[in-house]
Amino acid sequence: MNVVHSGSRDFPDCLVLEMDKNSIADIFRDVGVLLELKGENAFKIRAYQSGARTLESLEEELSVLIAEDRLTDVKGIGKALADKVCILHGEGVLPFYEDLRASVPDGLINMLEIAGLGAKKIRALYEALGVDSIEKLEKACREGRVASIAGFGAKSEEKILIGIRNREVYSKRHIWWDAFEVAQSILEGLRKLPAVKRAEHAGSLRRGLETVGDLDLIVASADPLPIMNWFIRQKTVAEVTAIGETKSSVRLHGGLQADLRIVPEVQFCYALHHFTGSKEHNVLLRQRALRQGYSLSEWGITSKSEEDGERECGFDAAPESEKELFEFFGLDFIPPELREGTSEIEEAENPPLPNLIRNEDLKGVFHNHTTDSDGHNTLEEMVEMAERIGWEYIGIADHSKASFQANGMNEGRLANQVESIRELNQSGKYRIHVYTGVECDILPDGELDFDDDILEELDYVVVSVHSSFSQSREAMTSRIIKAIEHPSATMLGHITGRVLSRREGYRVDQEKVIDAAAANGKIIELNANPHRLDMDWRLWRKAAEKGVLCAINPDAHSADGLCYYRAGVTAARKGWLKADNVLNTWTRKRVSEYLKLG
DNA sequence: GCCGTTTTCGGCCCGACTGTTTTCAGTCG
Repeated sequence: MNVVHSGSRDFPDCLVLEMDKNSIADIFRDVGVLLELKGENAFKIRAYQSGARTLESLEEELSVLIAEDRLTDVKGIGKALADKVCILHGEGVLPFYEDLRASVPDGLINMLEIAGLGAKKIRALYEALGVDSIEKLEKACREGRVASIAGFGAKSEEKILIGIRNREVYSKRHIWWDAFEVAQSILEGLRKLPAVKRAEHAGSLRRGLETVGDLDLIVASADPLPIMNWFIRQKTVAEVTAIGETKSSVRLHGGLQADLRIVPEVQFCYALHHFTGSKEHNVLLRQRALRQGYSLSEWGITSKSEEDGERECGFDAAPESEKELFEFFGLDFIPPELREGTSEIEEAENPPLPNLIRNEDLKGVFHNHTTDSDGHNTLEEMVEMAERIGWEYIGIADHSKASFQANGMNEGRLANQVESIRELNQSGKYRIHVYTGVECDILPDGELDFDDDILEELDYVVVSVHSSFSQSREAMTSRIIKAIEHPSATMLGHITGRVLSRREGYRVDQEKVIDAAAANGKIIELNANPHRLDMDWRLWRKAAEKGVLCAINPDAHSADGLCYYRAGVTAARKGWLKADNVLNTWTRKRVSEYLKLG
């Protein structure tokens, strides 16, 4: 859990900072967890959890909503939550939250990381044995004291000890790219089994979330047993955690959990939709179904009208696809990437939804490295791979000299590289065109790492931050905006510098940077390295509406790394982007015109 | 704590699986 400390703890009184919506959302999540541990009403807990999500996906500026007293107009924010948002936003500290935190030992919160332990069991352990830390829990299990509590037994102790041993690797989220590869390999195996009619992955992986907690696999079959047996015997399975007639769960080597659900073919679409989620999307669709007189579940649709009683209804035959399912409720097909419970259902009422960008729309990429800086493959090897992928063009943007740690190029080496690229283009050896670029460091004061006359010689310039990550939010924001305003800057690389599950991004006001990019007609990169996916998908829709153009860039440091563009396309789809919003779906002719190349 | 075409109270998604129990509570998704 992400325990947030309010402003008063981290800063002296004179420096209390205005709290942004994401920090407030984190606090609401904590409140949810703490209330759970105190045994509060489950719906109250849900209200805080959904309040957190609502805040994060606010379309309007939080400060505007507060100033105009319109917070309670937002669905999911009532008076109680609105009051707490106002206090946190203005004062950075919330006595209600501080008191709640003080009333629950920190150790109980950590115990939630143990698989199979939820709030109720943790409370029971605390009340019966005074266990308030993982260390004490482990000791109690080893001494056989846990089995003596009502509702616990010998197996509980064993499972808790396993959970404690594995909690780090089990609680870790996995990069989408890695999870996708694992899922594809299992799906391929499943689809070869004679008993399998259909097989798909679902969950956050199918929705294209940047990280994935576990794999959800949905299979249609009338004969589950041989499929379950095949599944739990895979070499990648480290442990079988549940096995039943319709559902089995395994823990794979590496810590990823995989759940397999087997349903009759007539229920496949319902199950696929249900387990794709998100939970919030499902709640909204079910509410819509109820308003139309139906009840929707993973098993099907039933009529709720009194004269009908409760009976199966809806389709004469089982729906073949999710498209039919959405159509039944008067909606356009909602691609999985959009199912985050924001506004996709309202928008699907008035078809069509935007025609989202696809992998095959890309005609090239711009931010790639070669052995001239810190790449693993030569210029020609990169170009060969790009040609094999089928693109029309590729841009090379190696590091500039300030990125010493990445073997950044000085003026002379850059000039040599440009010369090599021009010769390669002229040689006719490859069908694909190579654009000359650079990933030019944004120095701590916002100046660029090369002089104007050097940059003007290039086809395009990616500007990125690679140093002084600890600058204040204000300093970093003006630093990046200054770089964007530079006449030679074409696009901004990785806007926050985040590395998923490893490093937070540097502090920067992304909204202001987006506005600056829009005002100056500059591109923002969607860095498609699966560990980055930066700028985040949550910001793209609004950025595109403001007229900001996107470039999906693999930031490839090897020829294979070019394939990361797929992760970028998935993130772009989550950001509601269409092909035309993305520079590198344009033809070479249109790109060259945009870059004002003769 | 939120919400309202059943609107200020009463409902809020619900089923599979496990372990401990002898009919069910807790966890998970």
